[in-house]
Amino acid sequence: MANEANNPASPAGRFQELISHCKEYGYIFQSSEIYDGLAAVYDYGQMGAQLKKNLRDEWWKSMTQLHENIVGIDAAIFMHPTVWKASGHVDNFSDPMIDNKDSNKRYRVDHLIEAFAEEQESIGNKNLAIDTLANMDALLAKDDFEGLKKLIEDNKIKCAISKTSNWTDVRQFNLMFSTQIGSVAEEADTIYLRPETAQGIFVNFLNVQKTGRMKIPFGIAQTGKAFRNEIVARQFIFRMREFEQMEMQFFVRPGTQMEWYKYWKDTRKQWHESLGIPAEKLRYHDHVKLAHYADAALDIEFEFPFGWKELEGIHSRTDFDLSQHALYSKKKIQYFDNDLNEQGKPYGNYTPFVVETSVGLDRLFLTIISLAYAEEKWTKEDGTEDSRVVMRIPAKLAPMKLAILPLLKKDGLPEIAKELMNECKPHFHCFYEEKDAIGKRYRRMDAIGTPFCVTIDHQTKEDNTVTIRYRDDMRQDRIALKDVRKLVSEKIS
RNA sequence: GCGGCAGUAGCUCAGUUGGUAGAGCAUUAGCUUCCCAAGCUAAGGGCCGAGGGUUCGAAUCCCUUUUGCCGCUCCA
Repeated sequence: MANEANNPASPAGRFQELISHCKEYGYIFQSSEIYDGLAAVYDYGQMGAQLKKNLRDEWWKSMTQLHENIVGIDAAIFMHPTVWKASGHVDNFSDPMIDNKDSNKRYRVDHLIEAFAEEQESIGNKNLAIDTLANMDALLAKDDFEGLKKLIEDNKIKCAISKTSNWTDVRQFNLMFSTQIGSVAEEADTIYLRPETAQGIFVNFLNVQKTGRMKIPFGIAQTGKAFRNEIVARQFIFRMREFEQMEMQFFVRPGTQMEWYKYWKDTRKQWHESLGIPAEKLRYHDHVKLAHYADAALDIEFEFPFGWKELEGIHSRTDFDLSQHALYSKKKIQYFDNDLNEQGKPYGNYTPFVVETSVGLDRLFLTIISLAYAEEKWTKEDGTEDSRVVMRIPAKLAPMKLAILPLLKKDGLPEIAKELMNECKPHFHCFYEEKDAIGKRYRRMDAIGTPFCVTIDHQTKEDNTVTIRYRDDMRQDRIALKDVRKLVSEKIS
């Protein structure tokens, strides 16, 4: 078990090799690597940034361009602090916690001290109980975590399981990162880095609905960074503290949310399959325990190298968010529905219900590359062994589409190749390479996932044909030089 | 966050009982001109994750810290 990650035959070992490969070929680097890195933060390299952009573009197109009733916005990461009060993010996650080092049991500090006070009261130490609680309230009020820890230690409060007082420091497990902004309104100087992009859509509901003259049902889509101060962030880019979401909030008439929930459940899974993700690698996972805002929720899970994990969430969020913002902002956030109901009268004013689709772009990236990565071995005709590492990224997503390779770097072949390069590069990403043996260049293109290679040879000068070589099956065809651009364009669309 | 294991050139690793670092691949330049890597020549690249300590002397021992992996825990 201990060496599982080093065993190339195991899924964990293959995952390690994928991570190495990502670094070696410019897909993903650890953040600030020259300073020893920063835990669970990663940078996308020259290849990775392009693949990520291609995925984002694909999603954006599927949402906004292909749905007439969905529009896209780009809200700021900083938002008014009250947004997070309204959404419930502040109050639900701000309790100071403490861990017992022996039992590894985690306690809410206030619960731990209150339990101690009750116990003291029950054995007659009423004054101690009252003093302790008063102390605690004072310390909590000024967020004095050191003082709270001292209070626990001074009273020799013990863990119920380990019966020891071996405590960690008191920590606040708020999932939101905070920072300061120059003086604004009272209580507004602490602002948060958004833990989800959804709120930027909710607070703009009226703006978009009115200026876009949107009629329900309609959606607002957005991609962007979100930040969560996870206690444990791990598994490469699967759980990062800074990550990118692609979210769409679909506003519907109350009572119709379940049919739209089903619609998006089906539609989103189909979309993932359209990216080449095999259906058997995807499954639904219904939430049993629902969040405070939801009346139905499920995950679309993918079988990652480390198991089935959430790739996308579909949530029926009811009117919770819009109602909360109406309450906190004291603005009326409603929609007037002129459609006629069964009685032949307009549905009138109501707070729309929301069905949300929320996919992690980084997770989708990981999905695509973990499916694409393969190490292959075979025996050549002369009996010797051969092998390659190939990234079978679907052609429409691949960061580099075409490699243009003169067979030799003389005899006028580079000139023809560069001409083709100039013809193709306005239309898709091309890579030019004239160094090393042709087979070696093919291998390099396999490793970064370039789906097509075109080789210019002496015959090209005679009949204007070139060899096109396909990454996935290593097949080679002879095609006309003038058809290269059209053929590749078709294959990547 | 807790516990265990680990951190040597871009990658994979070797480095004997402590004496100031090596290999293969990769990279760069040139030769070769070859349609599926691993042919020839040469070159560049690490102060051994970081900081501190022990020692005449540490990649090799000790402490701290950081990063990664595994397990547990957490994840509105």
